[in-house]
Formats: sequence, C-alpha cells, structure tokens
Amino acid sequence: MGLTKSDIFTEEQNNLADLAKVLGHPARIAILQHLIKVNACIGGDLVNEIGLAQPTISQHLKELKRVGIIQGTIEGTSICYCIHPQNWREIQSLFTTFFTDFTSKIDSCC
Amino acid sequence: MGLTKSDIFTEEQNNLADLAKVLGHPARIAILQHLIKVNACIGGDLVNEIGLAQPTISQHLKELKRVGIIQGTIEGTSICYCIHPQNWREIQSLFTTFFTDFTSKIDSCC
DNA sequence: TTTATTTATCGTAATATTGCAATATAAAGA
DNA sequence: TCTTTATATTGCAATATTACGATAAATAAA
Repeated sequence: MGLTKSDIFTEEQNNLADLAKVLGHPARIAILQHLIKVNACIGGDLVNEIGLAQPTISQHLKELKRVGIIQGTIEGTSICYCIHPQNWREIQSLFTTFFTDFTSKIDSCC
Repeated sequence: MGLTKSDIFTEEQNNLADLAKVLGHPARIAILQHLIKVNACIGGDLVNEIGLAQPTISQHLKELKRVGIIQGTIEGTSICYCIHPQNWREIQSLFTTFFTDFTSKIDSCC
C-alpha cells in the first residue's frame, strides 16, 4: 500500500517518526551538515555543494523547512538558509529523550 | 526515480541517514518503545501490541535487526526480541554527535 | 523595459515502502 | 508422526519517494 497507518500510533510516535524520516536521506543530512559548517548560505551554494539538480535540492529544503529544522530568509533573488536554532534544540531533545529512555535502564535482554 | 544517489555522499552521511530512515516509521518507534518498556518479548506480543498484521510486524522487525538496533533470540517456536544494548548506545552516540555539532556553535543565522 | 539570476513548481519516470493474504518453515508437544 | 504454534517469505496492490528537465515566478541589474 505504501500508506502508513498513522491513526493507530500516538502523536508522539508519529511526530518522532516524521522527524527521523526527514533525517533519513543523505542529501538532507549533507545539507544540514553544510549549514552547520558555514552557518548560513544561499540555495545555489547547496546545489553546488551537494551535487544534485536544483529542483531536487529545492524539494529537500522544502521537507527540512516543513519540520522546522531550517529556516530561509529571502535576500533579493536568493534565499539564505540556516539551521533554526530553537527548533533544532527541540528536535535534539526529542531524540535525546527517546534514546535515554533505554540507556537509563539496566540491560536485561534475552 | 525513487533511487537515492548514495555514491555522492560520505559513508557517514549514508549511515546516519539509513539509521534515521529505519526510525522513520511510527510502527518501528512503537516496537522500540515497547521493547524498552517490557525489556523483552516475543514477536507475537508485538503483533498484539502494535495492531498491524503479523507479516507487517515481521518486516519491520527485519529492518530493525538489519541495522542492529534490536536482537532476536530463538526460544522454541518463538523469538524473543530486545534492544541490542551496545548497538543502541553506538547509534545514540551517532545522533548525539550529529545534533551537538550545531548545538555547540554560536547562533549566527540570516 | 529587457535581461539575468535565483528559486519554486509541474510533470513524469523509476524505484521504494507499506501492508496484508496466502503460504512456507521450523520447532514443540500430543 | 501429526498437529499446533510462532515466525518468515512470497506475491501483490496501492501509495510514497527520489530525481530531473522544462518552465514559471520573482527580484535585481542593465
């Protein structure tokens, strides 16, 4: 079907999964890492840096913006992209909580 | 195309994206959270708990096992699943590093 | 106004993912 | 051995994702 049954899961589970899914593509990881490295840059720089066609990068940027992990500011004809600091920390916090829920337990496996 | 151009990215980027992608489905998040909660359980319990058909759960478990975040031990006709403690910590570490790379910087956005 | 620059959108092709019914496999117990 | 129980695999339908060429839109510069 290709259609996730999101109605049988909690909002927290759907939300975390959605964020993870957006991080689940190397181009989007590369975009985020580049933005971290240079603080901010315009879309064209990302097209050159990543090596995918402009419409493809635009699509990936759209996804990253959708979940709020980056922001774009219009500067003339170009758009200056950067990490959204507050949202980044909130997303980081969600993942940290998720991972720590196990790490804080005693190992008791089968 | 639907085909990710993984050859133009670093192994680190592909690896992190692959892990994130596996976490990018609410059923797999729910499976992990349940395993954390009860420490260990057999596959049938997950089928009842999650509410998806047995083959679907089996498929999700296969993906989780592929990246090593869970392990399964055969116990008679059933299989006892649990978090893979060491791999969990390694994956947690990868995400922590990724997020901290930005968090440790001064905010300088556009 | 015309042109150049930059980004977004549309349309499309190819592949991937999700989910499940049917079935296969494997081990335990009668 | 035969049956039961639990999981894996296969096959398939529906939807999603990825990537890009063509093109639109919007602004700056000439």
